[in-house]
Amino acid sequence: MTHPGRDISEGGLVGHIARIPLFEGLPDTYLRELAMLVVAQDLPKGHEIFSEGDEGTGFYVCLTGRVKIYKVSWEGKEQILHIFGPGEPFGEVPVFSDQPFPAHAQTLEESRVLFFPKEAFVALIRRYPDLALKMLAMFSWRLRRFTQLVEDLSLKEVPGRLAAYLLYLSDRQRGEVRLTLDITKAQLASLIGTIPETLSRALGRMARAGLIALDGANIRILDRTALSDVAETSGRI
Amino acid sequence: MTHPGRDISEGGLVGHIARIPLFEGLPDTYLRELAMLVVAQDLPKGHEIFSEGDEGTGFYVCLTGRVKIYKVSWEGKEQILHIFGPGEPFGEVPVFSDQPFPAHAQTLEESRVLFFPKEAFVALIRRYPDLALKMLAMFSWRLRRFTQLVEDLSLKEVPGRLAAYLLYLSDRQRGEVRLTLDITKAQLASLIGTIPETLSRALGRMARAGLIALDGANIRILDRTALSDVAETSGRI
DNA sequence: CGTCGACTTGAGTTAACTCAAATCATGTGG
DNA sequence: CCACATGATTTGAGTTAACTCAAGTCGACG
Repeated sequence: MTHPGRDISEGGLVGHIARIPLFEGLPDTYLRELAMLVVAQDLPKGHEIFSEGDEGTGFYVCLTGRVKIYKVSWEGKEQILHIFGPGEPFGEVPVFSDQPFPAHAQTLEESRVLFFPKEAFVALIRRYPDLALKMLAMFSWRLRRFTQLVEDLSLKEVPGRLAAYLLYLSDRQRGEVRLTLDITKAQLASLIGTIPETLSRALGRMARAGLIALDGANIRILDRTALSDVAETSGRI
Repeated sequence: MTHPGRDISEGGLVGHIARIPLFEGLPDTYLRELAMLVVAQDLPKGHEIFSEGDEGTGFYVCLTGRVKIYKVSWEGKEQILHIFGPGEPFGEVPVFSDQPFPAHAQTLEESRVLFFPKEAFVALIRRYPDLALKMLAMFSWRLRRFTQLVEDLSLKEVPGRLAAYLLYLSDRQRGEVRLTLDITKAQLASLIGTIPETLSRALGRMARAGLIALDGANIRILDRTALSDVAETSGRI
């Protein structure tokens, strides 16, 4: 866990912190208190923020850019657990469990992150239980997400996971059928638990079957119903 | 989410609650308060406590017996996420997220569980932040466990997951090399994300390779080093 | 002793992997 | 503006771990 980025000035920090969903509604006093103990860092693309096994002395919030949380196998294969963007916290697990980070975190692009030291944050939670409830809601969301990931990996085949991801993307973009991948296909492969070759073939089969139209990073959903079927039944394309 | 079991009397309930790790150290006042709003249930083996998609009006704590949390695929294949025993809470995710249960819960044997209604529990947390911190620690532990499960499913092969499970069992029994499975092999298969046939063959190969000795539900670890290798490198047996 | 569930074993199939190579996209220096 | 380097993606061919289906075998219990 190195800190190579230049620390940024404190000006406007309170404003940034106030806009983080986790801290929404937090009284000004607490926000200013947080601003005093926070460390901001500007990090280049590909920077390893922490590694699995590192001691967790605090957690992070992404302000700009994107960060992936991932595991690596002995042979070097990678499984992405999450991709976090602006406003999302990460690396909170060690804050509450006195154990090292369970996975790696690395920037996907040039990013600005805030670091919150563990002890100060726990102390704040004790004085402001609503913050604890927000954190619990956050954790609940993560557990739900992992439940989904385990189901996908264990009970669905690659086309099913892919269809589920495309529908998720579409939902996130208010039901839009024209999707633009905001990650590379290699990253998408790692996110749904496969490799680029297999992903490429699965996309190809879906396109040939008329479920989607492909154009580089742009994907158009042509048959949402059929796509839902694939997602839920793991059915052959 | 039905309540077929006879509710048990309140006598000794406070004592039972006090012995639940989640509530350790909680002042007597709060314990008695909890005892007033809790519902105890005796459930037969194989009883479905809640199903995926059910509204979560509260969470549970296992007092006796065992409970599995699991997902089912469209074709009926099952993936066990957790097996909880005495003192362990489950079904807490909806308490903090206003969404339905993300998975199913079913008793593996005759069990007694306590049910804690959501609102009252959240109210208690607000008044007693240490409880929030305990719940956060619980959630951290769960997230860590899921991280491990995802890694196993995505990055390891069946022999690797099996070896990891055997070593985990051994650790849990203070490093003992003589293990006794406390679940059926079908359940173990579901827990490590495979099917009984594949598990059986994997165990057979490990035994033939001299890593373990098999005798029904009793397994003796003969070569811990080799077993660790298999667990970490997913290496061929 | 028969039956049931748990477990094992055998044979065949397949989704997804590995390895290798071709293609495409983009950006850089000349 | 071109030629090439680099990384991303696709395609092809072969291999394999793990699955399905089917048929035992084993062990406990009424």
